[in-house]
Amino acid sequence: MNYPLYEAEKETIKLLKNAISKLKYKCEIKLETPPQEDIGDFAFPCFNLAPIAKKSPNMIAKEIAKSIEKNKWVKKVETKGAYVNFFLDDKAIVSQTLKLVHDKKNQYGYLDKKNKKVIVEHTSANPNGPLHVGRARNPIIGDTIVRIFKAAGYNVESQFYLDDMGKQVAILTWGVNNLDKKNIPKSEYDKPDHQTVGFYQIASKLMKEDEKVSEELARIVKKLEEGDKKTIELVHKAYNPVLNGMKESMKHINITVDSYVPESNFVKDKSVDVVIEKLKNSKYCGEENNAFYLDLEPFGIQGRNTKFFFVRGDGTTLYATRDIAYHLWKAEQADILINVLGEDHKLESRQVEIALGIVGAKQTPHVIFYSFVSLPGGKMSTRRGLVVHLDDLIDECIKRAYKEVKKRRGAELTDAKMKEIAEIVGIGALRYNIIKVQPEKDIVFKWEEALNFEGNAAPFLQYAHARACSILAKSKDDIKNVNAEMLKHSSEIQLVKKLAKFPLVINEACNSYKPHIITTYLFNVASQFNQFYRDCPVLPEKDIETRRARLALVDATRIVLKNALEILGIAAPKEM
RNA sequence: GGGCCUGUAGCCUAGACUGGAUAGGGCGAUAGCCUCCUAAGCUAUAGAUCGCGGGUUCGAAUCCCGCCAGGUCCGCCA
Repeated sequence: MNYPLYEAEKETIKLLKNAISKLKYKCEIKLETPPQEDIGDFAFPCFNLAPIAKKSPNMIAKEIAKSIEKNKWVKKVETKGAYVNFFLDDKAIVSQTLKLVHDKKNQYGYLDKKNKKVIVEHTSANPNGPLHVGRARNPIIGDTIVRIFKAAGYNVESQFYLDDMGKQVAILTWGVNNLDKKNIPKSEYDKPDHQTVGFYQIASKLMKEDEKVSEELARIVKKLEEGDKKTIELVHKAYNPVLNGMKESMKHINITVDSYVPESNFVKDKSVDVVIEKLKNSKYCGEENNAFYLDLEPFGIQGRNTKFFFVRGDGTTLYATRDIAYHLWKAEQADILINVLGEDHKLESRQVEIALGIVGAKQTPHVIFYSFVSLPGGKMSTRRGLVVHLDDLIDECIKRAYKEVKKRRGAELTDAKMKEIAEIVGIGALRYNIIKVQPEKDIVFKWEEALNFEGNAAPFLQYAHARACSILAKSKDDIKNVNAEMLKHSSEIQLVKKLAKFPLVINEACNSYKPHIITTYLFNVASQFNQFYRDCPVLPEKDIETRRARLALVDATRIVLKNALEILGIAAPKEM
């Protein structure tokens, strides 16, 4: 890795090590980042040395600072209380970072290829109706994780685990084949998922009221498990339009899933049977009325019922059983498994993990759980008509964005151009608003907040990018081989230092599975760029060397903004 | 009844895993900045018992215990 900050950090640690061993102290060396830029670039707290040295941390800090030898990266060492603060050579950081960004362009920030495969499973919604906002975090978080891991140098495959076996699709299939279209409530959307969901809703209601319907459904499920070709075909035909509608919605927000893996695969290839056999032979297995379960109490599972059933009394399998077979298969395909699941899947996921241990899987997945998006009136529910579809949200975001563009640029831009910008801005705002909040936080959906286009929101970042593009478009100066020493203003230096951090940010977001680290970083870059924009006029600058250096900085910022937005699946408009 | 997650200004949120520098931001509010590269921007002011109570520590938003509130799960559903 030849990113300047990596090297600077390594060198600083080396200096520290030398100084500490010269003083005959011993401790682990971990650098921190000071809370403000003017305090230093790296900090070393001396609290942990105090008991060893039997001196006050402040004293130790002074001792260490005195015995540090400077090198080409570290220019100045200061103490502040118990901290030894290191100041890097700004010139070296600035010139190397600018050069690197311009050399690597759309690859800047991305990490070395790791030659490792990652499978990210996300969304995996039942194909019985359109995606709604309650679970909208799933595809967006999942896709962002995919992009982060790609940027971090992994080979990534995204997978959608497709329920084509269970009761949900059976209900849909029954509805499509037995209900009259006239009795299905019309949807305002033309999309096939919206047109089909009515069959599911009515069938679902009938199932509860009518035992005959309930029995017919059980027969469908049983036939599916037996691998009855005609039934599978029927089910496939029923859910396919819904799935296509879901794909369309995801595509609209820049999400494509690499592969759709049907549950039935694992029934057909008998791998579920292997799982069942292994689980039945486990010492945790019990039997109750011909049904089989694992008792998970020894694994720390608590609650009313610690029994995890994996075979029904009639011999059919359950969703979780097939999920185990799926994960067993996945574990063979990749080096790292990541799942994005709703918090309601926590127990099931744990059950699968335990079962995977019992059957001897190579690995278990790292799971990112997200909490639901609820409405101010409570949880979203299709049944109670309390639902905001993902498509509603997308449309509303774009509509609102269009209004904003028209308000600001209506006199200058063509309608087609404004529509193009509205699309980019609306979708960007949607994705950004989901990602900027940690997945485990509860979100209550409010239109005003989801459609907020100011401050810490995607348009702020896109606007910074558009500003940068606009400056570059108006200049004819050559931005190659600039003299980086012309960048002296603190707004310029701070901006370059932010750009230098990008690779470290990707690394951290990847290692900690936290997409929101990217949004926080991006917001900081855009903020810093806006300060630079205020303090350092580029085009009006008379001195050509300074102007060229600033232009190079603008271009570097544009590249970082674009690359980081790309990781978030957000388009970077040239104007807005 | 039990498990897991969440609780930071009027609202939203970072920081918590790995304890340490005056708890960062944003929205909203108030007051300013467009003869100057797009004002979706910038500057300033006000606003915080870090849910409550204990404990550990030189030091706690962060670790431990108890409690309160919200979410979620504890199905031969998916």
